[in-house]
Amino acid sequence: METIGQILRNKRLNLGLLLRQVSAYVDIDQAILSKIERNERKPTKEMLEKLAEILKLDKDELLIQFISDKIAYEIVDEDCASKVLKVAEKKIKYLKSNPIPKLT
Amino acid sequence: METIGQILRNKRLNLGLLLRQVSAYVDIDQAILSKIERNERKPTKEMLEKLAEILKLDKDELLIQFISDKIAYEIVDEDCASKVLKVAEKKIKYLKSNPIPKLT
DNA sequence: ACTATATTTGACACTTATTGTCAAGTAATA
DNA sequence: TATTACTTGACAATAAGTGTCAAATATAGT
Repeated sequence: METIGQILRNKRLNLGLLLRQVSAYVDIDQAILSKIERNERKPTKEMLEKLAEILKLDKDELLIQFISDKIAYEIVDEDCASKVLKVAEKKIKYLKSNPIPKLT
Repeated sequence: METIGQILRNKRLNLGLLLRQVSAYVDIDQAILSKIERNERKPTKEMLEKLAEILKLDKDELLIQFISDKIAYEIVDEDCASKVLKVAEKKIKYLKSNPIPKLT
């Protein structure tokens, strides 16, 4: 089970690429990429797309890993975490088939 | 399928309580409570606990509704939403049984 | 319509988070 | 020691979230 950062770093190293090279392609400071790979910062969706391109990763799969990472860390400390996910799933199904009430 | 705001408003009305009364008990401006009930603002956990008390709602259940609401709205627009939840569940199980890598 | 009460709305100042940039730092290697 | 790769932390700029308040709007009773 890898974090998004681990996935990115492992793939980058396997391809023999440098932080400098990847960050240039993604058009961000290499300090930011370094932090992303160590899970100190979260990439934006735009960054993820570019990263998927240069690292030859599946874009959708990467996005899924990213969002699920975020959610996992968000609720891992709740002892009702798995119940939360079940309810969330129901709510999503409901929202997808109904007009969406606004939530800020 | 109710949002957290709908749950709170319905229960308040059923109990015949006014915004003013509930917000006083929770110790927040009634404007905030009004917005919470219409899903314009999110309550804090402290607010939720107080709300559960005065509205005679189950505290844990309310928390579950709250967090799942948040997650549902967070990913409802992703077309990979249900896959995300599945992966998130696996990650949580993993995180709960392992030392937790840091993520900001 | 008038009054009183309940709720909603928006502007505002304030705090807190998140962001990108940069320079100086460490680490490893030749 | 010189070079390259990476990390760290401080900084300013921006965005996001928060509580407060007063004015606007609704709702109901007389």
